[in-house]
Amino acid sequence: MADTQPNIQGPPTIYDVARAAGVSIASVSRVLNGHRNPRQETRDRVLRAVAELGYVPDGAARALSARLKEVVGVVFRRVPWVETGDGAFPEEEESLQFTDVINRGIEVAAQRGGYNLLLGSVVIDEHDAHRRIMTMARKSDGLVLHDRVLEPSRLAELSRHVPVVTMAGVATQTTANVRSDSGTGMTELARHLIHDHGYLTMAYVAGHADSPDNIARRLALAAEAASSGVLLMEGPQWQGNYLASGGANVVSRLLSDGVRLPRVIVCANDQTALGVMHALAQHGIDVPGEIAVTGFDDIPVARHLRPQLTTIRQPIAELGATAFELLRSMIGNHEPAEHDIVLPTRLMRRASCGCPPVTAPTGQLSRSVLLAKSDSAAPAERDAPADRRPGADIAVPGQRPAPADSPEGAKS
Amino acid sequence: MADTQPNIQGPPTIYDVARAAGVSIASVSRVLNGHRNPRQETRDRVLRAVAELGYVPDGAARALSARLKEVVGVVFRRVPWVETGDGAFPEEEESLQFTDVINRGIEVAAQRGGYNLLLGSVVIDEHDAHRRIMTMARKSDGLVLHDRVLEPSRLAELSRHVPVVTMAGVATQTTANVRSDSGTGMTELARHLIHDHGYLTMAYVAGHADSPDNIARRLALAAEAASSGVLLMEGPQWQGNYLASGGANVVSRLLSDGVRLPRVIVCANDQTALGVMHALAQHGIDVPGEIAVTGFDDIPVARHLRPQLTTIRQPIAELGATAFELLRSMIGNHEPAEHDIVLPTRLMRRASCGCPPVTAPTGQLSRSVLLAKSDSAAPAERDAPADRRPGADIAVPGQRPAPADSPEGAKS
DNA sequence: GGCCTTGCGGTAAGCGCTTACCAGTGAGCC
DNA sequence: GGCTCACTGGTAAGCGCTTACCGCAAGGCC
Repeated sequence: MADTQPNIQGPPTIYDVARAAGVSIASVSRVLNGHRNPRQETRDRVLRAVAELGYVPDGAARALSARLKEVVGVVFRRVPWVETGDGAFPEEEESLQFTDVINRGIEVAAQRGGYNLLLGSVVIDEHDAHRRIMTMARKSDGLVLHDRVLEPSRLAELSRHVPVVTMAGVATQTTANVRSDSGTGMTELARHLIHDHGYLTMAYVAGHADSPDNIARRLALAAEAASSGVLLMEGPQWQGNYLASGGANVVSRLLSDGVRLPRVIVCANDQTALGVMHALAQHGIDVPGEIAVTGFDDIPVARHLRPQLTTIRQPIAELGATAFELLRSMIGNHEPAEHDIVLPTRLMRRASCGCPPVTAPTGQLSRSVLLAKSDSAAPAERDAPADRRPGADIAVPGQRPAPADSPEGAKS
Repeated sequence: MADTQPNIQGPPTIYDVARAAGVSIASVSRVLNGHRNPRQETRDRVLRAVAELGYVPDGAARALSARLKEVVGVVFRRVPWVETGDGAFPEEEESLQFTDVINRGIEVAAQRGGYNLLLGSVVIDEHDAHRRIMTMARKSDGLVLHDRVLEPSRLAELSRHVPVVTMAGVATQTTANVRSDSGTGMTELARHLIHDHGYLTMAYVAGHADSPDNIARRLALAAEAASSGVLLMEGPQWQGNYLASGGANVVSRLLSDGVRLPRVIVCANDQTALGVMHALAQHGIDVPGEIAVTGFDDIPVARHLRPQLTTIRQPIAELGATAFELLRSMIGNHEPAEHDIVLPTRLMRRASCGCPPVTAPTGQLSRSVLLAKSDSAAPAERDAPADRRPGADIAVPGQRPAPADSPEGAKS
């Protein structure tokens, strides 16, 4: 209003607003934060000045004073960027999807609570990861840590100062944890493969050996296999790393070593399955006709693969959202609402295990809809004779639908 | 040391360190920030105390005092979460990958510069998106805005107060922009399709109509088509939305309307292509045998699709990293180093356009490696006769390799 | 009508840092 | 030996908020 003199450059401060409204900064603060119920007129003047100046309080000052930043830190692990010769950022590519969906889950929940996300990544063997994580901790009110970003001793130390929630880890005295029910999910999948499909040989492409999820999945699968007399191939040659490249390497290596592959390859997660299917396709091996493949997680692309990936759905985004809520409950440094939250999983039967693929509702269409046919004149693109090249999309369609004697597998 | 008395609970402050080291807080600060070259002994005492207490300065206090938060805000757009009956978070799923890879690019670059990322999303038609964005702005030193998160007038206002870099947008007086060279990329792709493959009919599944990238891509494609006398199908029925579901919908609708499809479907981005391929597969139409499909972006999964997706690679992560550097150059509120940075693109010929698929280096393998064969006893899983079901992985292998007369298309 | 309550606004004290400014100390110089 | 200067450490003033505390005014009560 009258003598509005915003400081030169930079966003207006609470002093600018107070001056413009002709009140004290305390009143401005009270109106804005809804404290002490200011008189209507005061409120109006402040609000008008705020609108005029486009005032938004500075986060740092607010945080310092209120001892609350309204920011939660999220730390995940990434593979290092290899700088190739041509200066580009090449094959990072992996471990996307799962982590990112979780993060989005956190973000949405955080947003609802008026929080923002402070995102940071840590590289595999970064020596001072803990320093950077600590810095993030001091920029936020609490931390959500993805799997294996910090060694246990550091974690313990960190969590003495800051609320910490881990994802897919183990709860400790001072940290809470959110995970999904890997064991039950894997049991359900195993029963489906063994009882519904009747597969007799399988293998498990493992994730990181020390990941609790990996362990739970491996054990559940092994238990079912053992109790049904099914052969489960194991050993270091089946060790993956949760990444597509890991899955692909396992298969390629095995094939070039001349190892006989099992009828089903059960993967520790979808990324791995993606790599496995990729490698199998490159060697001309049909999925699921010759080898069935399954994943775990149900990341968004799983249903877009060909064949669509049979997998265990984790409520990924919900995991993230839950982690946020849990963290929030700890933020006053109160005790966490709960120490170990386990979310349910669900078997998603799709085509890669040998179940019949889903058909479009419109059903079989007349081929005449294809304008393509009128292209026959084009010289370079007529069908060549169907030579069976490895790496091509070779289909052996017609897996018989699985008997439905055990509709959703079984509950453990 | 001697009388270390950290305040009860909560991380130690600079006062705790000063007391423990027997120096003033100024000295602590100077040692930690490398100012004024303190005496060796002072340095030692401070460093020892810091190590002992595990002191890390509070971000808010630091930011307030130094007028630098060392945080950059990143705002992207997401589709709203639909809360389904069973309380889960269902099909968000889309627009992942591209955005997330960019964000990781930003994050890595930011990390190098000692910054962290403040992440926030905005929902399609959120009425007060600008308020939330403003809040983020006040928690950071500058903002990177993804495509279409803020209407132009709001953007202009925002950027008067805060450094802003847009991604794949348009540079303005007060904002800088980073994008990739969509036009050249699309031209290269179009020439490949037209000259190398000889396709005569095509269609463009568009992205958001007002996206500069979409416009550039459409125009480049149209120009090439026109100059070669190739039919380019256009119109509202080909309007997608950069999402897989959009691409799938376009195809499904067209098919159920009985529209004849062109020989090639060029998609505005990979997500769209993914949806298009999905829908085509569901209708039993072979890609690329009957219809070729191409994308744009080269998101990580593109090479894992079957067939592998021919697309234009954008240096996605680098886009993000560049955006960060640009933003950083603006942070003192200086002028941006540049106003509109354009990064090069590159045609990735893979199988979905009709080029021969890449073969595994190991080549053809003996089928005997398949333990699977020993499973023949299993009752429920023998090959059924190859009935041609829609939705199955139907392969019409053996597209003849494209003539190599124009190795990488052409440069524009 | 005086006194106590109640309501509301202003003043000022931090929050935990950085840094300008000042004071003390020792070295170098004439 | 006294002076200047360079160097180092301490003191204190903010940075932009929130909020405890105080003072004033008006209303209610006996």
